[in-house]
Amino acid sequence: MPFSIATWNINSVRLRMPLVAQFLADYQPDVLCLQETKCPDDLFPLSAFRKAGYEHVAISGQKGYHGVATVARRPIEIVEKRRFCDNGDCRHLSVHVEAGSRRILLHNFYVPAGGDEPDPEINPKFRHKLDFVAEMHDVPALEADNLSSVLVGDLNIAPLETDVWSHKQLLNVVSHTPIETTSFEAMRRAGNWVDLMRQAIPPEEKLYTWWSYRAQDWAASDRGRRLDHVWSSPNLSPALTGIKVLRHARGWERPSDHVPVIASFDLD
DNA sequence: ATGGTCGACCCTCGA
Repeated sequence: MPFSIATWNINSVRLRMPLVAQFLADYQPDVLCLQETKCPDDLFPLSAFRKAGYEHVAISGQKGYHGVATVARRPIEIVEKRRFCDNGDCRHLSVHVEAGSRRILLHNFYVPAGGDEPDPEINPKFRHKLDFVAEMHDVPALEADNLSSVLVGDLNIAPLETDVWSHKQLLNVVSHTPIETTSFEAMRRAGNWVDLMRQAIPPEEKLYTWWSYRAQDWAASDRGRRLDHVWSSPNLSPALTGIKVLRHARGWERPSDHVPVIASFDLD
């Protein structure tokens, strides 16, 4: 059976609900993980999702900042809303979802951006980001006979040289500094996670999911970064049939600065 | 070489 999971940093779910509804109608992922919803739970647009056929919703939101939500066409069961770095930010949500004969533990993450100055001694936001990634070491890719794990979200780090428009020019820019990319890859390997985007799309190929709002012509300059990720446990990676990065979504009217990524599987 | 744009919200913060 086909099964698909999408991830999208939406940068205000209320403002962009029409775009989300159009996306769901066009691509119909089984599950959609949103980040930066910027929406308290009591104001979450539940009925719009219900109308779109996504009746099952798990949310962890707060006023003004951050916030994650996982919505699905099939039942999901909330597992945990974990507060990383013990500061009250809503940046994680995990659920169980049944797919074929398998149960999937699905983590939805929004890692702190880290501010502008890539020095943890003088920039507390960068310190927070490094601490957050360090704490993610405790999130392993659990797997068993009928259990797989998936981790998606805006992880705000572009680990490979081909994940940014210019490796050299971004070496000292937050999201691609060696301290971030090294600890990021170490964390991924420690948890036994497989980078499904790079399994499907050769690491030699440039691949971006985010383009700054500040560019005067994002498509022409094409100064993108791969900040959004889809990982799985080793026992799910052979079932991956494809990854779609919806680059054209950056050109939609009043877009998010991130585009959706969809992972498709063929499960028994 | 620098500043450039968003969204939420109470005016500045976070990205």
